[in-house]
Amino acid sequence: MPELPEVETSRRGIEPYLLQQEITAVLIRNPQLRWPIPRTLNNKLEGKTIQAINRRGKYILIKIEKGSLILHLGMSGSLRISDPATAFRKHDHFILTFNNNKQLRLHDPRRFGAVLWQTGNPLKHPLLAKLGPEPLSDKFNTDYLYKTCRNRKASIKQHIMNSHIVVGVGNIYASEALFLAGIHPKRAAGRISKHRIEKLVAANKQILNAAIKQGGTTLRDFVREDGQPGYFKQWLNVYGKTDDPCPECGNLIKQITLGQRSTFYCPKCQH
DNA sequence: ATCGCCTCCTGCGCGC
DNA sequence: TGCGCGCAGGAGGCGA
Repeated sequence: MPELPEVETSRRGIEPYLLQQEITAVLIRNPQLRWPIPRTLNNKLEGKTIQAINRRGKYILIKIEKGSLILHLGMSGSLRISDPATAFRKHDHFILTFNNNKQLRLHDPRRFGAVLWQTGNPLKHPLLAKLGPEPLSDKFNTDYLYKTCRNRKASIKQHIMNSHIVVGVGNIYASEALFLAGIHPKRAAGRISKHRIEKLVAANKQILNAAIKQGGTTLRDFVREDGQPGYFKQWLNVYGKTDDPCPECGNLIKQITLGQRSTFYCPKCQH
């Protein structure tokens, strides 16, 4: 999916179309996402005005009176702003119509995404309450990450992809950040020096910021609110580059499986 | 508490 | 051209 840069790109893209708009209609074309879309949403949303669009990890939070609509794009989800006259596409599952005559459409072929509701503070939702810090915030720093790594035998890649440790880092950016930091993805989290953890924290922030600037990475599914892809793909160093030369040393990039996920690294630069 | 594996689902690219 | 196979950006939940 959409990792943090893609979700942030979507959030920024839809924000100007949604802010201060009234929701005039709610359409659930297919409620069968990761969890069923609650049928009661219509009553909660219709006639309400959108007050803010925020993001927490990979969740988009749409604040209205009394609560928030919470969206997750799963692995293949995307959000688009459409004209109501435009025909629905297959896999347009959830649609909001606004009084500016625009629609927000959630498109998600694999249906791993989610549409949730939380009354009051959305961060109290059970799925959000235990999330780790935002990677671009000051709370995600060397001391914090180093502390979470103590006595951990899991690989560092799985560690930084664990949303209870830090949110928003998915399969692409985990490989990329570890490359920048020179750390082997399989290395046990507990066996990395504080100095190298410091490099990893910096690498994480660097890669996520750069990807947001480019509107995210489009491999196959991800598109921005206007249907355009993200352009970070051309800046990737190792992800999907099996047997290509490492941009640093020329050694061939290796692909392994770690925790059921494809993982890419340079065997010479990363230890 | 932590870890590794399984699962949900559709679509696409590849090799035969 | 068609078919079967493997793989895909997430992450909760389970059993060990």
